[in-house]
Amino acid sequence: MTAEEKDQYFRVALCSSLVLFGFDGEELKVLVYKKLNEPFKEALILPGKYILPHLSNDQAIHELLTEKIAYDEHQTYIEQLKAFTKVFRNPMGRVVNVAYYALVKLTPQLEERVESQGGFWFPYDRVPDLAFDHNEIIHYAKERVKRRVKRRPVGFNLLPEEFTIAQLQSLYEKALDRELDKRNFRKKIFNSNLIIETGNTTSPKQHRKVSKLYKFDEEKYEKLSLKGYDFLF
Amino acid sequence: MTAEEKDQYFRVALCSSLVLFGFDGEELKVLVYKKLNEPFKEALILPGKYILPHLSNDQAIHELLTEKIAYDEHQTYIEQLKAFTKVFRNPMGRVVNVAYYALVKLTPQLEERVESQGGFWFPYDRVPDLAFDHNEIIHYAKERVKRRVKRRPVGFNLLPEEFTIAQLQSLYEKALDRELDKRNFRKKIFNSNLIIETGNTTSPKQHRKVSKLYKFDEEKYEKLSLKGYDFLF
DNA sequence: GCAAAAGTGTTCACACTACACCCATGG
DNA sequence: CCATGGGTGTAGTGTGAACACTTTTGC
Repeated sequence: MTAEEKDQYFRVALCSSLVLFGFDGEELKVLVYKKLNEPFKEALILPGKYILPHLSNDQAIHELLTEKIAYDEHQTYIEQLKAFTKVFRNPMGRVVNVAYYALVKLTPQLEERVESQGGFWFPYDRVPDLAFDHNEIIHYAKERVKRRVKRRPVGFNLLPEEFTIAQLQSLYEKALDRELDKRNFRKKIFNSNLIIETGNTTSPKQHRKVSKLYKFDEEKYEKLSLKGYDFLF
Repeated sequence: MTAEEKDQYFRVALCSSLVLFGFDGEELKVLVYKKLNEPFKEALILPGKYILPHLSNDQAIHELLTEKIAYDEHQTYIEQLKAFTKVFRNPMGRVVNVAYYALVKLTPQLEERVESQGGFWFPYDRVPDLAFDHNEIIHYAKERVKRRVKRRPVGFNLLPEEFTIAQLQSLYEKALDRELDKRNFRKKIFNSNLIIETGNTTSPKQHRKVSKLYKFDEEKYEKLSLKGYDFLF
């Protein structure tokens, strides 16, 4: 490639958007922001960043998560979705968006903090119109999460340390977008041997009846993972 | 974004590589070329193209397939794999590779034509060392194909119009990288109702015994597809 | 005492696995 | 006549789906 040709090719910009899914124990939500400047000022968009040529996309997503939610690397599941490459995605020029999604546990504190910084949490199944092709990106992310949730217990990234079976079931129902039978669900979960009783229970204030709290058996999961284990859902 | 900032960002180049899988009725193969110029002159690489900012990646892949194999759009399965974005992938500068894979039927004519143009077909499980991160891309493509083959009958894109059950089984065995039981395989395939007897048979010259030829029932598949059908393998 | 959520078993249908022999044909 | 590959059935096991009642406790 000649210097002249090089000049013609190296004129693309890179950005990464993040579809951040949070679960608060009841609802699965997606984070969006309002755009502060042109183009599409005031429109809702996914959190994202333009990326300088010498910086990595992974690093950009890491920075985004740090800025937006002060995240815990070890408790956050991050994965590249795919590249969105349409020529006219962005009015400024050719911008390729390498989109990611991440899964986090949503505490009331986190939820409020993000909102006080201008973020909005929308329910998974009722995301409004966004600028650029960001609705398409979310759609794609939802499909990916559905598939992941079926095969890997990524759901555990979305739940608090200790959780009830009802919360776990609720998460699966939201993610897979269908209702599940309570008894069948418990059978499947317990048969997997991936969760262990903590001995704790919810306080009776939350609901009429107390319920047992469980946690994820990470050690067992690591072992199974190595063998190419599928969680099967 | 100011004009000055814009200048800093719009300095990335785009390219697309293609992992082309071909099946000749017995072997599943991957297409690679020898690089004709620096950097990495003489090294083996995946077919690919640098992409001018006003051109689309899909178009680039389409052109690649046209140049390399004069392909039939309707018989070729193409899908984006993911973006490979490491900062130092390419010594010329920041080049983001949006990789694709495609599945084609391999006829002896096609195989030869491609080889006469400098292409090399390597068996799926014995691809040599390639330049850049292309081995990583192939690895990723193989994993993707395994998953796709289990869920969608993409295998039919790899077979001739009319094929024997033995060919179909051989394809699945190669793609999934494990042996399958003949009787169980037939049961599953026939139960799916997605293949129909053509009434034709192989000629007795090919093997000791003639075998029936089948084709894929595309109409039935279209209908099932709409309902979010899974091929289950 | 009643509303709300937790917890608990059984039955049936279907799909997956493992497994072995006969048939047609070309050489 | 034998080597090669095509073609066929059954029994056992496991998983998924459907389905209803009892218990606890706050109000």
